Amino acid sequence: MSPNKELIGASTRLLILSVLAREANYGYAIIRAINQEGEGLFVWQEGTVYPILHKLEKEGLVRTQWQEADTGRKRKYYYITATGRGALATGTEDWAGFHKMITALGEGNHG
Amino acid sequence: MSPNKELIGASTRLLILSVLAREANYGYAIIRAINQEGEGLFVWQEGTVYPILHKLEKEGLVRTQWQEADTGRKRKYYYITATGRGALATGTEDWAGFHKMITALGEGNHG
DNA sequence: TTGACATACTTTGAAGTTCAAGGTATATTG
DNA sequence: CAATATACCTTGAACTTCAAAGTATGTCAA
Repeated sequence: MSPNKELIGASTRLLILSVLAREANYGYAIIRAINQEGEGLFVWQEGTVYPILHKLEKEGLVRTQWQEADTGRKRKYYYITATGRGALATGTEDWAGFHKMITALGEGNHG
Repeated sequence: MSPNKELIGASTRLLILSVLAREANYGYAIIRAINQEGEGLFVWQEGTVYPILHKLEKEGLVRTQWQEADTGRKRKYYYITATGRGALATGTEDWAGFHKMITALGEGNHG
């Protein structure tokens, strides 16, 4: 398996981990946060994000805790773990390297 | 369909178009070029790149021409079209916007 | 209290992507 | 003549993402 697949998929995970590194949050709000941040560039669906959250939990990058909101509704809060912060750091580096290469190629075309 | 999927998949296409914007080339060499550029960060397989090349041709972003090399072996050369250059330009912009957002999120975590 | 709506989580089926692997064919080299 | 590198292509499995639907609860207005 090449690391490429992971790198591409990493963008979704990275986005989620970034949001959680700022502060713990629950799924429904994470989805809204990411999509707001995207500013119309993309819209992630629930069917996309929830499974990723479950996977992140299984991998130990986040942990969860059910909490009751003031409204009385139950929310599953996601907290980033130390492992998760590590993954965010290395993932961001990989992403930067990938981006650098793409722009380098692009600059070669009109430089 | 959200534009997200295209944006992610765009990285592969972008890479190929970038290589072809520099100069026309044939499939086998394109694969080597991209993987060299990747510097171990990723390795694209033939089974990944050839289908994409076919798709780019079908969409009119590249055109092809069979040529015989000095060696006598036949090579299918890919030339980027005007449409392809346009797609490369807008694709690079989209990509930059996507990257900007990811890094913006990342900076929020330690700023 | 009933209906409509937003919140909140989850799963499913279809479509698309990528890999690993293998298949075909030709030129070079020992 | 056999092994290797070049050069193209396709296939099946695994994985991702979307669109859609399902479940449940709280709010608000009639």
